[in-house]
Amino acid sequence: MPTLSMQDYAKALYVLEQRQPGRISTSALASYLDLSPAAVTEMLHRMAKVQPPLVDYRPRRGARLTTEGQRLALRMLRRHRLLERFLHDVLGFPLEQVHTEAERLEHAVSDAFIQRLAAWMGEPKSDPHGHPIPGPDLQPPDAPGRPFRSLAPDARAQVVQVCDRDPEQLRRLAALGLRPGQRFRVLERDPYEPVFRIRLEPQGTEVLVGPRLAAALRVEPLATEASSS
Amino acid sequence: MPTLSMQDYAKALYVLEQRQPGRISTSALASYLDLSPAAVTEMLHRMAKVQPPLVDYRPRRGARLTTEGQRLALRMLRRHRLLERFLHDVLGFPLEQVHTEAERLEHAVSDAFIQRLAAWMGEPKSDPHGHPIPGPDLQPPDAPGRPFRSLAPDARAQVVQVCDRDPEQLRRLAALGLRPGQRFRVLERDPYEPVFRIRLEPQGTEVLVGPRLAAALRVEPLATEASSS
DNA sequence: AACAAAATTTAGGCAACCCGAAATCCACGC
DNA sequence: GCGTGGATTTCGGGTTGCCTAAATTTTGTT
Repeated sequence: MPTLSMQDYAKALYVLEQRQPGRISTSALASYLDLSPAAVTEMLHRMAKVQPPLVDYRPRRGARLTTEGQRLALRMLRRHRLLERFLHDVLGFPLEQVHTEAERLEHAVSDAFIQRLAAWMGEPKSDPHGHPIPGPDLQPPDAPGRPFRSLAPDARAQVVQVCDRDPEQLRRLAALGLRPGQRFRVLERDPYEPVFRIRLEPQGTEVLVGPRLAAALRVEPLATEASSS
Repeated sequence: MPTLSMQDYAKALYVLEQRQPGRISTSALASYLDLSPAAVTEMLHRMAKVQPPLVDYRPRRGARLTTEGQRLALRMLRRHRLLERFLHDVLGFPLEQVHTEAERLEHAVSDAFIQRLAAWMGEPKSDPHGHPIPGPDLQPPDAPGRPFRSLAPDARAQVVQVCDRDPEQLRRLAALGLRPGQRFRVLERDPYEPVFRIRLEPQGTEVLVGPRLAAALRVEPLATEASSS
């Protein structure tokens, strides 16, 4: 509901570029952020015009983060994930609520706040959804696995990351018993838009599974911390 | 630096009305918030027009909070002071920095956040400056003492509240050894704009002392937790 | 009571962000 | 090689908050 800032756009560009490397189109960003393409075009112009520029924007051929823009995105991602960790672990917010709360907070906290909070919490390395938290140096964290690997029925899998942008879905997933770290065997699925990352048991590969997963994917929970293979 | 909202105006009106009961003039609010009178006039109009109205505004004769406006102010004050407590006690922010940080955070946190934070911290009753924290019911906290009592030289006093709006001054005061709870004997002062509340030792009365205090007031630190009388 | 000074409000502008509609551009099919 | 549909950008508007300058009311004199 609050109006979005350059930071939000940078974060979105970073996430989208992770999914699908290369330039991000105006419409892709617009639909991800749920804004009109016109609004995105304008903002991209602004982001290309500030000093230092945050994006390399070429009209009609999309945008891509500059090094500076990437640092900004990673700074916001670090804030977001650290805050989620705090909200969940310390204040006890349920998993479906931490994203929305962190989304508002990440714009209000200072670097000093984040530095102190991280130290106080013992420098956590991942958020409660399983996403890695960028370090203070703002280096891109290891991308654990590539998106869009195939997830065949009957494969065994473990949830590595859960997308935190859709509370409704998080609730449905929780109802299915899907939590980070949880292992599964895949029974059936509809390969569509990626939403969360799953590690396949035998090969150790990872995949992203789509938003319609709750409806399309059938899994069989296995023991959580079972031995390997 | 960020633009102010109705919440900020409500908080300011509440604080000013505490100091000096009655309608608050446009210029008093403008100088307190460091804005042009024109900006204040506009916002007062908006606050009188929303449903339910937050202020009772009569052109050219100032404004006063409605019950609804007062509740808003107290909600923000509760957030602010609770956050200051957290920043200081948990994250270890120095006293001079907590105000600025809380000022930004108080707009980003939800009621659920505040409810959980307060519970987690054990429902603290005052902020690190000594201001009382309004309860979840948002009843006006006891106003401890009336402003503008006279503070005669040679009186013994104890700092009850320290104004948190001026970091520079907080630093100077800290240098003088002035902290909440600290007792003093007053040696000399210039009675001017109130800044912090001091409890006089023999009478138990309280006064507010002005921003130029560091330059004008001379006090003699006494034992902090000495016996009564 | 009449005025000038002080306080306040109105008017005109600016900066961020957003939207819908109209104008453009590009690329693919024929 | 030429349409044409889909993506993108441009244009005209709208909102919130703030500012300066000008207009207006109130206040405090004398």
